[in-house]
Parts: sequence; C-alpha cells; structure tokens
Amino acid sequence: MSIRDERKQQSRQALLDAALLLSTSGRSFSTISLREVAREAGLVPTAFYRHFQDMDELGRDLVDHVAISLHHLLRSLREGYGVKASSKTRASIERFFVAVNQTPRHWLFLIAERWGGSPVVRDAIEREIHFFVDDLAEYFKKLAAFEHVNTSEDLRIMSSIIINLSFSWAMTWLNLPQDNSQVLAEQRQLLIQNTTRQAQLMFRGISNWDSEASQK
Amino acid sequence: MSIRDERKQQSRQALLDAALLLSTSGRSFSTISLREVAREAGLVPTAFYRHFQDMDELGRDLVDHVAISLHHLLRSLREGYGVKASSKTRASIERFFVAVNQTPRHWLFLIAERWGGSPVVRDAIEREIHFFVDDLAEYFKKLAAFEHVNTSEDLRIMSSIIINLSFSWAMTWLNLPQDNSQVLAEQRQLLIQNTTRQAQLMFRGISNWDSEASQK
DNA sequence: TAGTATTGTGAACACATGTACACTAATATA
DNA sequence: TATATTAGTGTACATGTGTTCACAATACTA
Repeated sequence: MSIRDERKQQSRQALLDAALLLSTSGRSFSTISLREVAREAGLVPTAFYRHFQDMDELGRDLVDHVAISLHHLLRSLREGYGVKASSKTRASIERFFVAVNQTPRHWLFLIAERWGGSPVVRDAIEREIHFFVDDLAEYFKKLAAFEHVNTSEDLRIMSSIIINLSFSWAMTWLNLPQDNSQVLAEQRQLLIQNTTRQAQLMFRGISNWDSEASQK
Repeated sequence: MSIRDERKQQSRQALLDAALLLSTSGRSFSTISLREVAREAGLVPTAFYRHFQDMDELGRDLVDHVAISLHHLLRSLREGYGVKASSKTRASIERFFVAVNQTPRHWLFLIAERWGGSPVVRDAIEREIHFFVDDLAEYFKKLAAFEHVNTSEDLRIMSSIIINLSFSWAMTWLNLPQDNSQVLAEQRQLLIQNTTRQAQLMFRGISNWDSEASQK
C-alpha cells in the first residue's frame, strides 16, 4: 500500500475509534457531533469529509467494524466448548464475561445502538444480529446436545433466545460499578452465579425439547 | 384543584407527551432538545422552566409515567391467565402483542432508553425494571406451574429471563414494517408463531427445573 | 524533475441550542 | 377590592453545529 493510502487509513481509523469512544462514554452515537469526532481524532472538522460523507456513513462502517470483531470473538468462544457440551455451564459463562471485558466498547455500542437514535445504525445492527443468529444456529446443528432438535427453524429460535439473553447479560455485566474492587468482586460472583442459572434453565428447556409435540 | 393548578398540569402533561412523541419517532430522548419539546407542546422555550428544571428532570418524570402505565398493563395481562396456566401459550403471546400495540410508544421508550444516551433516564429505567422483575417473581410464587421451584431466588431468575426476552419480543414486533397490510399480516403471524415457540421452550425449562440439582 | 492528485487547514456562513432577564396577564389571597 | 403569585411571553446572548470554499503541503505519476 502506498504511503498516502496508509496514512489515509490511519486517519480513517482514528475517526472510527474516536466515534466508538465518544459514543460509549455515557452518551450515544446519535448525540455525538461530527466536530467532536474530528476533534477527538486530532483532525479539523472539514477533514472528516475526506473519509466519510456524513455521520451516517461513519456509523454504518463502525457497525461493520464492531460486528466483525464480535463475530471472531464469538467463534473463538466456541472453541474448546464443543467437547464437554453443557457439562460446565458456569465456566462458559465466565469465559463469556471475560470476552465481554476484552472489548467492552464493542458490546456497549452494538447493544445500546441496536434500539438507538440513528435509523441507519439501527438497521445495520439488526442485519448483523441476524447473521449472528444464523451462524450460531448452524453451529448448534453440529452439537450433540441438539441432535434431538429436528427442524432448523427450532435451532434458529434457540439461537435467537441465546443471543438476545446474552446481550442482556453483557449489559448487566458492564453496568456493574467501576472501581471499588472489593464490592465489585462480590457483585461479579453473584452475577456469574445468577447468569449461570439462567443458562442452565435454557438448557433444561432445550434438552427436554420435542420438535414434533410443540408444532401445533 | 384550583384553575391555575389544573392548567399547569395540562401544560406539564403536554410537555411529557411531546417528549414521548419526539423520542419515539425514529430518534431518541437524548437527541431531542428542550426547544423542540416546548415547540411540540405549544409553549415558548422559557415556559419549560416553569415545569422542569431541565431535560433530565423531564426524563425522570417520563420514566415514572411510562413505568406506571406498563405496570398496570402487565398486571391486567395476567388476569385471566392464572387458571389455564401454560396450556395456551400462543394465546398469551397474542395478548401480549395486543398490549404492546395499545401503547407502543411506552414500550419503545422504556426499552430503547434502557441502554440509551441519558444516564439519568437509564438509571431510572433500570430501577423500574427491577420492580417489574420482583413483581413478576412474586406472582410466579402463587402459580401452580411454579410450585416445584423452591427458592425465591430461582423465581427471580425466571422472572428476569421472561422480562428481558419479552422486551426483545416487543421490539421485534414494533419493528415490523408499518403499512403494506398484506405482508404485515403474514409477518405478524410468523412472528407470533416464532415467539410462541420461544416461550414454550422457556416453559419446558421451567417445568423440568430442579432447584436442588442446579445448586452447585 | 515537472505537473497532478489528494489529504489536511483556516476562515466564514447561517442556523439551532440552553439559559437569563424583564415583562404581561391572569388567578389566587388578604 | 387591592395586592401578591405565577404560568406564559419576547428579546437577547454566547456557544456549538454542519457545510462551503479557497488554500497549503505532500505524495504520486508521467
């Protein structure tokens, strides 16, 4: 890549980073301004237009960026899970929260802006979540614990339950008080335990599922 | 109530209504301005201060307003359910969606602003949702289908699953295309069926729940 | 090496915002 | 009835906004 293109992409990334940072620091994407983003990225407002037509385009690209990152993270979460299946739910939940802690702003952005104030961003996110659901459903198909579920429609239903619930989990996790390390540790343990039981309940439902019986 | 107080409450309500309308018409609460709200309510900007100190206070009161409304609606949803228990899941889901259609903006506001851009509103909503969960858990305690669930902590867990999932359901429902009555009707039927299965899966998990076994 | 393309700059604009202040008109109170 | 409260008005100001345009500096291309 040429020097110029490389620097251009640097600025572009700086704008994306700035937007992500600003929109996950107590505010939301639709409340941050083009000028703020440029300022945070160390650019003059007018330079913004060299990279994006407007904030909508920036938003779309940010969703792309975040979705790809989360997609990889979710896939790597599955590795090492397949073998033991549902035997260690708690460990899975713990690893999930570790993953959330790894890129908290990505989670915050995707979940908060899912029903947020920018229609463009909303639509883009809904599309990505759709992919998440499909992807997870396809993964379930290969899993031993799900082999009694016949229809792929049922698999998608289970997948979407998990996805939606895990968003609530992630947000509850991220909303825990920041500092105060002693109290935080306790609350985290409590939340992990709580969430584990939610997941266990889900699996009870899944293992007792009967695709035929519930058809009507 | 005196004439003056009565008129004051009218204006106040007009401001609340305006804020709800504006923040559920494709935008979000944190993106609407004090002046817009006043304009929509038929008042001059400065008159706003006769009722609220700032938009934060308006937001808090709006959450109160909406939460009370939804609370009543949820309670009335339960009536007539207790007898037949889980025998008619689909009918319950349908009645849920009818309820959502009754005050769509209340649902939109509460769910969208739950992770929205205003910290004040976010906190207020989280508090209210906490009440919802407690309330539903207490209702479960009296229900035959739940009598094998021993600990009230487990009841709260189930309650919070239901609440969180139902928010996703409501949003998916409200995000269906507006007009286009033929396509809409089909998509609604599909979504109802889909959601019903999700709920059935939940109930499978609940009826096969064993509070002791999952303790560890 | 000369000329071109492109990223970033700086000044300028029309506009919307939150809020302060003095004011009016109507209701409440004595 | 005379006085005091108070919801609503109108003007004003400093500030932040998106976008335009001419310009500077530097990397690419012939």
